[in-house]
Amino acid sequence: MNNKKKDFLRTIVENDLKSNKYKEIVTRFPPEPNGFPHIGHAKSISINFGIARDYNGHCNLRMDDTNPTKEDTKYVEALEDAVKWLGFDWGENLYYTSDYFSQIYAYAIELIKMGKAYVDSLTEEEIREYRGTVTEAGKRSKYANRSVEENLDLFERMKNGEFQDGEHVLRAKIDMSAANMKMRDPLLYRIRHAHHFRAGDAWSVYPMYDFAHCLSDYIEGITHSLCTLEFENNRDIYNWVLDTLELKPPRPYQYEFARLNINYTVMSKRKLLELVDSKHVSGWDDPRLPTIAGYRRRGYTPESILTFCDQIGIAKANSVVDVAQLEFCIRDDLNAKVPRVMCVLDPLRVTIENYEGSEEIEAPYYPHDVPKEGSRKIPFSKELYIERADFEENPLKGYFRLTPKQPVRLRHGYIITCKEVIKDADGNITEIKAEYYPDSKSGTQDTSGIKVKSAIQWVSATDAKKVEVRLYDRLFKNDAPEGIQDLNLDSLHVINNAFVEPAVITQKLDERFQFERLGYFYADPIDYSDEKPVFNRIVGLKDSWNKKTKEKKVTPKPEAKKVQVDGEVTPMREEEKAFFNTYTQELQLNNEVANTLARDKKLSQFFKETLSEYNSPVNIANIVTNEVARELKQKEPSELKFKPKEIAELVKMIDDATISIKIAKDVFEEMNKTGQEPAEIVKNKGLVQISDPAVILPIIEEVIAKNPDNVEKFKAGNKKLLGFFVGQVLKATGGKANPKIVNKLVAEKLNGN
RNA sequence: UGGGGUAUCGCCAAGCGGUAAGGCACCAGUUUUUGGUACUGGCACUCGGGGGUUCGAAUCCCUCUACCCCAUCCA
Repeated sequence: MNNKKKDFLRTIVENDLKSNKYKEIVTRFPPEPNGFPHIGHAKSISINFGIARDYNGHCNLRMDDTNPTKEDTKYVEALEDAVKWLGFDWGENLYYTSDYFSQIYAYAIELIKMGKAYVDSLTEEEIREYRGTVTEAGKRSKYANRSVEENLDLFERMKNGEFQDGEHVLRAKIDMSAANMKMRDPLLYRIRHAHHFRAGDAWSVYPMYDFAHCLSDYIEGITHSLCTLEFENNRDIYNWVLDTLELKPPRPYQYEFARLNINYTVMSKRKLLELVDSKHVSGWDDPRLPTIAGYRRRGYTPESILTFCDQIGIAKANSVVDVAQLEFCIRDDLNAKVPRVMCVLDPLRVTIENYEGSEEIEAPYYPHDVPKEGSRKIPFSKELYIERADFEENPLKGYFRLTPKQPVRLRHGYIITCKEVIKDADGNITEIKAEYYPDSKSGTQDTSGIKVKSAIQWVSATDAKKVEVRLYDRLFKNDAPEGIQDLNLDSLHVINNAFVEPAVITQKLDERFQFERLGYFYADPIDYSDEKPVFNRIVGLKDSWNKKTKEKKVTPKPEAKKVQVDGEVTPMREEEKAFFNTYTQELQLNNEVANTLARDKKLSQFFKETLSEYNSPVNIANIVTNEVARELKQKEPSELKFKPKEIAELVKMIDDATISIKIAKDVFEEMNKTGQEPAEIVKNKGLVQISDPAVILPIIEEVIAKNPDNVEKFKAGNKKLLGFFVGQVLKATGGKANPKIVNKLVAEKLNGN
């Protein structure tokens, strides 16, 4: 990773590498093989394999197969395929959690011996009941005090299959009243008399995710265990298990990122399965599905999906990405790669009355702006098909195509003009009689002198090949669909009698094409045959004309900004009120500061002690409520490296103008980190404030001289640039210049000159 | 309701006390034998709301609000 913008995960990895926490970074992509991978998996794959690649580490592919009742080999194959298709290579590093069952079992025994795990014999319902609720503590099972020997015995017999499913479980002994529900004695093992697709019938007990995952990571030497946000609460168990077992370092740490959501589709396994089972789609590889198999069959390239994953970034905010972003990626990819050919979806017959015979037109596969070579011959004859939408008897203003009055160019061919419109009894147009201009042929010196507004695609009726074309629209009509009720019933259009130019079929140049003016298409890998060619539309081209004609109905939504209601603030207790009054009245603190202080015991205590060292209530209160408060949020007063006395000294230096408040904050940071005396820090770093204009002025002049464009902008009215100049001067003096004076001088200089 | 998270443009997303990056979308314009592409320009005086600290706050403090996750013997 060089100059590219880093996401928070890469920042963590870089720091860990820099601090030598790990020699090599190891990640893993750990799906449970119980369903088909979708684009959300692609994001995870891209993150895990991508980070490993970027930092010269490696990424394991691990099947997290701890639940024998749900998993199957066909899913592991699909998962392997997906990773490979996306272009990643796990090398030798394909693992299964089931490979570690013996080791994990041994760790469980160890926990039991430490008295940190016990066999619980409560029923499932009882366990749930005993767990308590989010607001009430749970209570511990009476089985929790079984002796180590008894636990060992029971657990072994569980493993040996002596008990029925559900009779016993192994639980960690943590804390039944933990605020984090996941820590209320989590289950480590359950009895499952089931056939495991890999481990067979060797085991009667299977480890739970929370026990197996951290240990599998550890066993594989994973350094960064990256998962999605919903596992945030599980992180405590992850750490508890690894810490309690006192494993030899280095150990892995878990970090969470937001999972991918895309609008107009669903991503959950359950909802996807529902679509497949209800036959609303043709299968897991239906091109409308966000599954890897679906995208693949639709014609998406792995590159485009990877680019997409790259573009959307990695963050912790739950978000929904617009499909348009994905569509952009595939268009952008294919634009540079794919040959252009002509196809007519909805044919309208055109007879060129002044043309006889036939010819072949040589036409390049790529437009002038795609640096690729190649061409094909297109047959031309008297009888052609054009797109029905490319002729309009009563055109809207701005229509560029063929009309009774407006000629048009046949792409790569001649200019034609409409002579007569033939209609059937119902008034539907069935044919256009046209004439062509022989001297307007494309690629030659066009001497016709006719100007056209556009070129349209066409095929020769006698030579064109009939093909099936499948046009896909979004599967759901709702941008945040809940389920089947939100389906777009019109998401698939099958066109049975589209026509393509012969080269598409005979030259087999590629499996992806741009059908000019229509979009990008892919020869369906399953249904395509020479007798019946089938093309899937991967994505349409951007179409500003179509948009313009449709837009009329779209009403802009006003959607006023939501008004925020302010909630009730819990009233102060009597004691707090007394403090508040003292602070505001006797010490002259402002209400906000007094309020903060009065409500926080630790803070007010610290404040009181500091005040007893040095009497400067306002400045002390400011430092305490703003800076000390930050530290006291995570630490106890006793853990702080500084004491009230040092804070008092710090404030003293502010009061006598030795240092500015800005410097004071830096000094505070240093005190907090090292525990040094403030005076010492100021002395060692030479932080004494510079207030002498004679020293500051030259620096200001230098900064002004270096930024002429910003000076211009400032003079043009961009007054907030003042802050920029002040910042630059401060930077040049290492923060030591007195900011008030700098401000004044800069303003004078800028306005004066 | 306890705990853990998250809020920056229509959608993603940088930013970590000193000029609000970038992409998508959108809107103009130029080029164009694809109403495509490419190119140029426009798109956040403001960062969920309100206060405070500071010469200076999206960034630090307080407070409120909204949304997500946790009470599967799933992962």
